[in-house]
Amino acid sequence: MTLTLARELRDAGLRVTGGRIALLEAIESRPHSDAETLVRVLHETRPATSVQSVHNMLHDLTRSGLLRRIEPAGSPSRYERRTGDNHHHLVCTDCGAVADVDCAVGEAPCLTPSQKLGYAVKSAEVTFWGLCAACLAAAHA
Amino acid sequence: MTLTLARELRDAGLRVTGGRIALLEAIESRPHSDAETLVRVLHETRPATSVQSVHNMLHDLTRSGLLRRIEPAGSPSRYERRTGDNHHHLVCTDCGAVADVDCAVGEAPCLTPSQKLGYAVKSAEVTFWGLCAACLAAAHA
DNA sequence: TCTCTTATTTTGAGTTATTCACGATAAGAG
DNA sequence: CTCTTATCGTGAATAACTCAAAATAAGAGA
Repeated sequence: MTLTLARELRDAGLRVTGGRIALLEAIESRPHSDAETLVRVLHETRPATSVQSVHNMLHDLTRSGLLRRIEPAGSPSRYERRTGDNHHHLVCTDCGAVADVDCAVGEAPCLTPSQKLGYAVKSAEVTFWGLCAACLAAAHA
Repeated sequence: MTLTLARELRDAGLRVTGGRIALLEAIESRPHSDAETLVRVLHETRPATSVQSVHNMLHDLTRSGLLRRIEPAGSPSRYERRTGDNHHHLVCTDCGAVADVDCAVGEAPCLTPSQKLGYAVKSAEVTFWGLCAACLAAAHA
């Protein structure tokens, strides 16, 4: 597993470092984490890791395509390992929980806006807002 | 026109102030402006307006439904007067220009994700990323 | 029209989430 | 085992707001 991650890093032209492996593992085990959460998780096994390093790593890994960064309104940036598969997100307006949703219609359905107004559209991003199961249950109680 | 705005404010239970009218007019003439731009525009006619007041006003008007706030990734919040009509946005990845797009399919098409995972979905937000006409032309040059 | 209450606005400070700069460290090619 | 240079750590800086409290002014009621 760590080996696969190491290979992914090397294939992206990046050096394999303990911090990057730990960060990628942390994100795999807790998708949609924000930087602060990841700092906390990394500190459990690598207490010396600095906040700035985590930001550096997130930036580099995102730029290289190993991570995808999402920025839901009103929340700090979050990171996930599923990249390039045109999936979207459900975000809980109460607790901020994020869940993945596959794109509903075929390959890249949302890629076609009704009017293009001269824009050369490259990608589409869909965010569904609502209450997650837990907050919904809590609201009924 | 100013009268209509005054009425909208009153209907929302808000006091009618010069700043709010000026702000609403500024946003009508330049939709999708960010706070900083609006501060500059208001300063042309009301130099005493503080940055914080603009934020206050934007916050109050958004909460009352007179404005809609959008937060495209990597850009400060932007404001527009079209509210509650389920329209979406085209955002230029180069210059940040934003354009409106009506929702493609019927009433609220994007409101139905493929899987709901227990979420009670209330709204959906679609952002199309690409190059605007101007940046596209510039890229060809 | 004049008060008077309280919503707005201003002034000023504080916060969050990040980015920038640069010396210290360590990955990995040779 | 070197040596180069990508990466990491330290420290400071920034952007875009938000919070608190005193000063001002809408507009309901007299």
